[in-house]
Amino acid sequence: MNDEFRDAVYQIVAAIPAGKVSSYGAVARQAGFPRHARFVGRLMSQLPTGSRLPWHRVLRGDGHIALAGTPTGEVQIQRLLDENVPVTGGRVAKAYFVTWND
DNA sequence: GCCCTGACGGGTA
DNA sequence: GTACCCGCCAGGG
Repeated sequence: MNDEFRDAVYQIVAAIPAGKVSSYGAVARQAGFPRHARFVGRLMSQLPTGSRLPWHRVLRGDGHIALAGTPTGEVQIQRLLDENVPVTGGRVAKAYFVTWND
C-alpha cells in the first residue's frame, strides 16, 4: 500500500478532537480509500506503543471497542474515559462520533 | 500465485 | 440485544 495512504490515515486520526471518536471505516473513507477499514486497523496494530497518535479515539463502526477484553483495549477505554468519553458496556454512544464536514 | 488471517462493516434471523 | 454470515482488501507464510 502507498505511504500516501498511511500518512493520510495518520493525519485523519490526529485530526480527531479530544472528547470525540471515529471508526476505522470512517477514517479510511476520509483518507480517500473506502473499504480499507481493515487496513486502518492493521496500521493501528503496527503502531509503536509510544506513538503520539490518538489511536484510542478510533473504534468500530457500531461504536464498540474493537480490543475490548485485551490489555490494549483496557488502556484505550481508560484513555477515552480520561477524555470525558463515556464507555458503557465496552461501547461508546454514536453521539460521540466526529461529524466530518463533507 | 494460493491460502489463511484480521484493531472492519453491513445485513439478516 | 445476540448470533451468524458474507463481502471487503492488503499482508505474510
